[in-house]
Amino acid sequence: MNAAPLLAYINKYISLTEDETELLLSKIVYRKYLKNQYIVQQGDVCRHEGFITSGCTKMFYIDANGQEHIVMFSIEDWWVSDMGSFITQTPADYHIQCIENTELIQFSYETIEGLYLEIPKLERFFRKIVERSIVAFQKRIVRNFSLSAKERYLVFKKNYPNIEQRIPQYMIASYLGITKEFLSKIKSQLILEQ
Amino acid sequence: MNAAPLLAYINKYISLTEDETELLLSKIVYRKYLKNQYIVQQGDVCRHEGFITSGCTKMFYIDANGQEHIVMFSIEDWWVSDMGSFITQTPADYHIQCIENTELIQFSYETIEGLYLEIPKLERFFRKIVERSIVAFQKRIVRNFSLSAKERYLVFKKNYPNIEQRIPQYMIASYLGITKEFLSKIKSQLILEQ
DNA sequence: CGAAAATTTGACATGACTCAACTGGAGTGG
DNA sequence: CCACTCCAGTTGAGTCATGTCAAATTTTCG
Repeated sequence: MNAAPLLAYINKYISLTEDETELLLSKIVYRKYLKNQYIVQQGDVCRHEGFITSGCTKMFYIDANGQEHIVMFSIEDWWVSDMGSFITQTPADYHIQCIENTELIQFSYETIEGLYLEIPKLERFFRKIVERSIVAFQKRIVRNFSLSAKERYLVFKKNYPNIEQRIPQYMIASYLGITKEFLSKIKSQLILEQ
Repeated sequence: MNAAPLLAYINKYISLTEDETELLLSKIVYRKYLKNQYIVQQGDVCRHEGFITSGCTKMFYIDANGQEHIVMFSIEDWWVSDMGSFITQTPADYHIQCIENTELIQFSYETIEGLYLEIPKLERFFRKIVERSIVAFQKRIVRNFSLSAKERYLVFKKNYPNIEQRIPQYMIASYLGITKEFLSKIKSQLILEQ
């Protein structure tokens, strides 16, 4: 496990000095989770923000009927946390569970708050990545309204070509907001078409 | 027009010194738009981020079939911009149009970038509000998947009790991702129920 | 190899959409 | 102050995309 991917990622948005890099590295905590392990559970307070160096997670919500709705997947070079819970330090709305064995770099709430004070530039970094993420969520909302299930699936495949093979189909269906049966029908229809 | 609401809003998240407040105020540009006027048009670059002091706007997307899909409404004490376009300074995906006569405080891309350098604390302020905003978008995605149209409408009424009377019903339908006819049927059904 | 999990398939049900006609206010102009 | 138009909202009939449930099949993995 090493922090190179995180540093590379941060340096796409801001430039850290040597001292700042060192300080950041000194706060780093590595953490390994096994497939199916929970990183956060609905109802618990999310105490960490994690940067994935390998593996894959899903964040999902269990509704009143016990059905699971996947809000997002995260893979290498992306963040995991229930942001709502993390920023307010109140109980989480979502579960976060590993789909594969997952390694990540974890920052506790206190560590991050400390780092913001010691390296104010990090505020800029996180602002920028959250901004990007908002743009993606907005697009998703629009797609869910304006596209059919089939079209949404095709967009998903195009946007995340490398993720599809790593994730069971029923989770993709949940992410797309349809049933696993219907996704299966869409796929067989797509095969017939060509 | 005055900047008090903006200052009050900012001070909920960070504390500005007198000098900083003065600097910020010196950059402020007030702007008025009339009902139905566009603040941003799909395809144009969104050059400003605006804080609404009075009025109401909708941000929407026109899909391939010419249908309008409302991504969000903004009212007093909230921001308007096509964030995707603004942060990358590339053409906007969305239209932003006034539903009422609207007054706002506008910051150009250059002004904001300048302010970030002169008042680094503002990075923290914007980080916090974008974090909050992402939480809201995530919740909306989950609601759209796990709730029926009727339930979504009831949630909307509960979350935005004061907005409903200001906005024509067909726009609310678009925001909820349903047709105006169907929302009408939902409402008449709700009346029958009690 | 065998059990459990994931996927597929089919029959049927339904929530939400489409289209078209109708109603009712809110201007506007004579 | 009435007549006219226009836009928002309502209502109903018919349709379609997607869901439900249950059984059959395939894949995964201990």
